[in-house]
Amino acid sequence: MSSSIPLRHLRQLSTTAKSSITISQAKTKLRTEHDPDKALEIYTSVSEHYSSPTSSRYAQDLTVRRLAKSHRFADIEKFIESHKNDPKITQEPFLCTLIRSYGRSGMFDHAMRTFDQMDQLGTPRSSLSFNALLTACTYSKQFEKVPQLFDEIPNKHGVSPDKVSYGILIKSYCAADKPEKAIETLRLMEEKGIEITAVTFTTIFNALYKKGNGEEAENLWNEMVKKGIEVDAAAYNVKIMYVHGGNPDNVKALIEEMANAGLKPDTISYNYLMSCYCMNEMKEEAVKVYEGLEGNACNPNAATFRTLIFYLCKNEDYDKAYKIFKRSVEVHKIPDFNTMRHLVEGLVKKKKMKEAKGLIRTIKKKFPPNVLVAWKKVEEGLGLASSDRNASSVPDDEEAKEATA
DNA sequence: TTAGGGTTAG
Repeated sequence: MSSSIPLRHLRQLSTTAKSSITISQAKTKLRTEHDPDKALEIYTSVSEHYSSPTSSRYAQDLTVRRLAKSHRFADIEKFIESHKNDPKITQEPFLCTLIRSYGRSGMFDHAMRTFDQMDQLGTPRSSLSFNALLTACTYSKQFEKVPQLFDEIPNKHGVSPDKVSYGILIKSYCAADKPEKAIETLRLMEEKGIEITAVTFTTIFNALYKKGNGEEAENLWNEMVKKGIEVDAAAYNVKIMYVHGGNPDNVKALIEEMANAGLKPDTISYNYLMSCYCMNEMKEEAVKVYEGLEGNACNPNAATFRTLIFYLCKNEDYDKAYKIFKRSVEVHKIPDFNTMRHLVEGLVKKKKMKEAKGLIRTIKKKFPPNVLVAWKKVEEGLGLASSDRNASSVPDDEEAKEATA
């Protein structure tokens, strides 16, 4: 019977068994894997089963970020360059991800070189790769170079800037704290008849609000509405962001305005409302927002849990905080180190030892090893340190800060 | 499906 299975099939099976993780499993693993070597391993175990471009790009991006965090630039280069041997390199979107990855690592020179290599690689150029190059430039925080590229590249390579190219240019001006140049660019787009979307406007609102120029931001908002541009949740969230430090009624009013305009407030909108209640010592209302998320077709994100648990701890409502913490574990969104420290210290203070120990057990499973060194100190301070010896190095506060899951 | 908002600092 078994002889009916051809050998090559068996071989295939064994190969699959060795690298049998799906792209979505890889994504989940990569999110919590901070060791760059292991991240690389996860990535390669799946890259053969290239499925959706979006997923692959995301996995590649995470891998590069892990390497970049460890300053392993030679490895990043090796990793990205190896993709140039892939037959898909002649597809512009594939090459664009490489350009952006270099940008993310702060390796703009390599991004530029990859863009220049396109003729040699046989990849056609359009505004897509031009935009990838501009993005790499902003990722590398070389904002002043974006206008320069904007002047040089289109003529040199026969690509024409589109609404996205202009969007990146505007973003660069905003990032360089020059909103007036951003508005100038907006006017240029009008002259040239390039579509201006809510995205473009939102970039500028944000910059204006940040500069304390709320009035001009409001004027621009009205201009956008008058133009009949479809406003979306992200645009509203910028507005909400700049009022959420004050009276919760203002946030509520904006959320209502969104709903009336046929827009669905999202998790970010509700997070602002919840934070605003927290800051105004309105605990019940804050919890109500959290509990109402699902009914509003929203899922709590890491920030939701972090903010709410922190404020509940501040109010010494450790029972509620612990309950919500358990939910955050279920959905793999455990808050950061400091929030967890407040919670465990509070639980011990209230003699909730069972809960404190439960929390510690979970943390040990979920936090990356480098953070566990600092966590050990917390346990010791509480007299809860377990017997295993682990004081191998000095706790690093910077590492602890990055313990967000 | 490449540009925008949130990952506050408590």
